[in-house]
Amino acid sequence: MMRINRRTDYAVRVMLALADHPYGERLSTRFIREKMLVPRAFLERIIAELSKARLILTFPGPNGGIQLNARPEEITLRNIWEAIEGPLLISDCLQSPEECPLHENCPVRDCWGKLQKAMQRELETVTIGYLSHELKKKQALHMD
Amino acid sequence: MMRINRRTDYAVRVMLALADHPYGERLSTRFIREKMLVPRAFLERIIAELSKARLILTFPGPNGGIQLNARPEEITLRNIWEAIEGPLLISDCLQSPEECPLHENCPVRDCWGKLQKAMQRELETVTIGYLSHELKKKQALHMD
DNA sequence: AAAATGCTTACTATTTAAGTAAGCATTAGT
DNA sequence: ACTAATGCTTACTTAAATAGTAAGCATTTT
Repeated sequence: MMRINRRTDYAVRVMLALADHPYGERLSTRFIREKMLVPRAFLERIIAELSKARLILTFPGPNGGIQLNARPEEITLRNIWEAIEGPLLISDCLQSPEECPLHENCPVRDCWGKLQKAMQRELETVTIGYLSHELKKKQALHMD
Repeated sequence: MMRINRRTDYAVRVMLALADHPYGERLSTRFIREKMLVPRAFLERIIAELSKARLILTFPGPNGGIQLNARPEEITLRNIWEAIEGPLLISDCLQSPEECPLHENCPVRDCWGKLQKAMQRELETVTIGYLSHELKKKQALHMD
């Protein structure tokens, strides 16, 4: 039914949790998984993938933890998405048209190509900094 | 990995096959499934769903078949999508925020909400008429 | 009555996603 | 050096969604 991958969802939660604290601050994954309700073993793998993609820095040992490797305004949803699932590809047809059984005149390629482009554009436009900022505005409203 | 549902993909193929012929013309599902490479039993169910959604008219018996129930320019990808899978919903969070374990301050809702809106906008904008027209332009180019 | 079509239901197989368990690797503090 | 706190890795299990198959029913034209 075309749902968001839960791992990607969790990855965004992690990045937003980091962005919610002063830049450069280090959080433990334990803190994050309790706050964001993510099962341990699952989260650890996500952390590892974010780290491989150089979106975060990780430090083992006591006082270890993770921190952002770039300012939140510089990290897009596309960066996170690709760190977890690789490039967005909503139909095989779009990657290798030559393998499409309907060949170069596949009537559907245009259709999904347009949708994918719209999605890509959105993922590139939205940054963690923006989302974090919006979230803080909302939280301020609910204070009263 | 967030792929397009194959049934929706097939449904678009059906609608495009119909739009490729003069408006009002009736095609047999047999013709369509041979042209578009869709397994029979699978296609028949898709046809039935398109019919329930009133996007096509169906006629049994010899000289039966299916035809569009509206001009191609009036049929959007959203119409087809919803006929097959129901409303676009890329995360449960967006439908029922109250059930979200992170409640009203779910940091991820904005994120996927924006993406979903971008997708919805695209699906509403693109019509079968447009796609069919684009396809014919391409086919004309390949003639030489 | 027969043949050509669309329609329905029940089932099976395959793939993907989600989650669990157990233990390893690195580092700070003592 | 030892211990404890952290991140990391691998292998496995379970559950759900997707894709496809089979068999036969229902409706209409000839």
